[in-house]
Amino acid sequence: MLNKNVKFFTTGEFAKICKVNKQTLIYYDQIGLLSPAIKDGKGYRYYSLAQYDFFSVIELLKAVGMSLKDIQQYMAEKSPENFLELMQQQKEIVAQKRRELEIIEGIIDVKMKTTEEALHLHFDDITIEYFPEATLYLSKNIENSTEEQFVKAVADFIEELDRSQLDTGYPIGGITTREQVLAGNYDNYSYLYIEQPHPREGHPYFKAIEGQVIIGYHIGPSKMLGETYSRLFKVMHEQGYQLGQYVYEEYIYDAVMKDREEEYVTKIMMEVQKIQ
Amino acid sequence: MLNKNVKFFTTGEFAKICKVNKQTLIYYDQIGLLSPAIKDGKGYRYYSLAQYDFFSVIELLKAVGMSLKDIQQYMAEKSPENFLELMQQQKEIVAQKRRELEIIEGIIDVKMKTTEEALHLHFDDITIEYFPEATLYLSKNIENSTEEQFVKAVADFIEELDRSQLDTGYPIGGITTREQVLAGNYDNYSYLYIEQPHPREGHPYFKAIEGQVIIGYHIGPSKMLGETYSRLFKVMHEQGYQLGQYVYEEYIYDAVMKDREEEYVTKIMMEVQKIQ
DNA sequence: CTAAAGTATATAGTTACTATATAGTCAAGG
DNA sequence: CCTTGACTATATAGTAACTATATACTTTAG
Repeated sequence: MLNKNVKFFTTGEFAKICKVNKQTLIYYDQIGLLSPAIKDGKGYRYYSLAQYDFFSVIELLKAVGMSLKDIQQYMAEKSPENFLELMQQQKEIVAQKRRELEIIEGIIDVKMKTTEEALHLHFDDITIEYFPEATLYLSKNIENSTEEQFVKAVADFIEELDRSQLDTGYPIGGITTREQVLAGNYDNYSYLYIEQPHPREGHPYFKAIEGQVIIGYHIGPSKMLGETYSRLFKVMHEQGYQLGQYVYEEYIYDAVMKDREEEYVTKIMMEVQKIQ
Repeated sequence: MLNKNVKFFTTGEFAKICKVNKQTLIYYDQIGLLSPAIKDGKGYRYYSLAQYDFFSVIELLKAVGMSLKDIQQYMAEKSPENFLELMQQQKEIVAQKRRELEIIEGIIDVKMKTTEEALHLHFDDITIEYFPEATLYLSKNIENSTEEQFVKAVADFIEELDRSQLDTGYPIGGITTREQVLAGNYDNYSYLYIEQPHPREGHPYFKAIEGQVIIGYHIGPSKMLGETYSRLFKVMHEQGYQLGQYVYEEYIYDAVMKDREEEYVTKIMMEVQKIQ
């Protein structure tokens, strides 16, 4: 902008143009980030139009996430070359942020989809159906693990979710083996899993499931799971099916949507085969 | 996640999994946003795996810009329906943020382009060249305006830049009329302008320029502009040209890139016609 | 000339942590 | 069984970037 020697803005006017609180400009003056072109004998501040361009660069740098201190640091070493370099760096950072927002948009879509589906479920229904192929990202085996091993496995699992952006907004579930379930150990998971609607190459621990499953819902805290399993087994036997290799458990409603544990809903999906 | 009654994480372990400071979890406990599943007689905190899902929803809501207070407010009225509604609202907000980042990416590109161009300019050169059609967004007429009118016009101009996202990263310039320049009033602008590389329909105040121009650069504070204008006039007359209707001034280097006013560079572009 | 509107400084409060000081607890090795 | 180091806890203060408030001075409109 053009630094004309005639026209100036008072702090209030300039604040209005910049769409910030007047105190913010005073604060910027105090820390020496942006001082008015003129300060008269009575301490009144006067800003030039040229300073709006300066202010909007500060806003730009703030918008990309730079701290006022870092902005001041650049200003202490300003030059066209340094500005160009700064812009190149920030371009990368902004692109990264945009990609993160895109991932968040995806997660929100999944949360909306799963919540809508949940609202239309009948939690009393027990159904036997064909489950199409799906890809899951699995944790290490945690069956019969010690507290310490469990902590390590969970940490590794979540670390990899973060590192490889495998967190898609789907809930984290647990896989129990046929043997554990038949022994009544519903809480001894063999693996944790998270669904991967768009699996990518180059990741280990992926398991594709596919086949007949019996699906039921458990309402209440997980220590009461036994009852719901009994109901499932009853239907399974009545319909002439036997238990397959794995059982999948995941929360439909948890502390995010329900106040009391008694209202939590767990989906149970057991692999089954028709008895010939 | 599944609330198994066996395995728990200490504050340190859970903090590691959540990738936050241990103190952050203590803080969340203090404000009642996320309290551990168990607190033993000695005040030791123990978190369940199920609480990681809860934590990651908090992180999601924080990432979309919600305050902890607002998150708590939702949690106080949690339900599948409210969660769905919240997600719908946040989806819009995130999309808006993404679009803002896209605009910032565009502004950074322009800043990089103009800075790179500036680095290759020879500020001593005075050239007469054909200027292709370009669209400018103009302020109201500010010629001979009072301080008050000027403030209002600038405020309106910048308001519209913001409102209609016309700020493209190009500098704000000033237009002076032939008459003012000939009278030596280099600082009595008739309009402010900003270049619009991709003008959109439905906006008033657009002016397309096109034709022969003489271009020169002024180094130093604007009160010394007269000298540079004299040099430009000299070349213009030598080459057999006369002054056209409008003169355009914009900063190439200002306080964003140079420390001292003596180093600022202003580009001057005067419309000219060949004398027959 | 007065009243309203604006300016200034100084200080305290805000959010979401983060660091520090002090003290209690637990787990492993001698 | 005891010590030592690594953990845990609480309480308090500090941080960034404002934002609000209290008090006092200045400008401007009527």
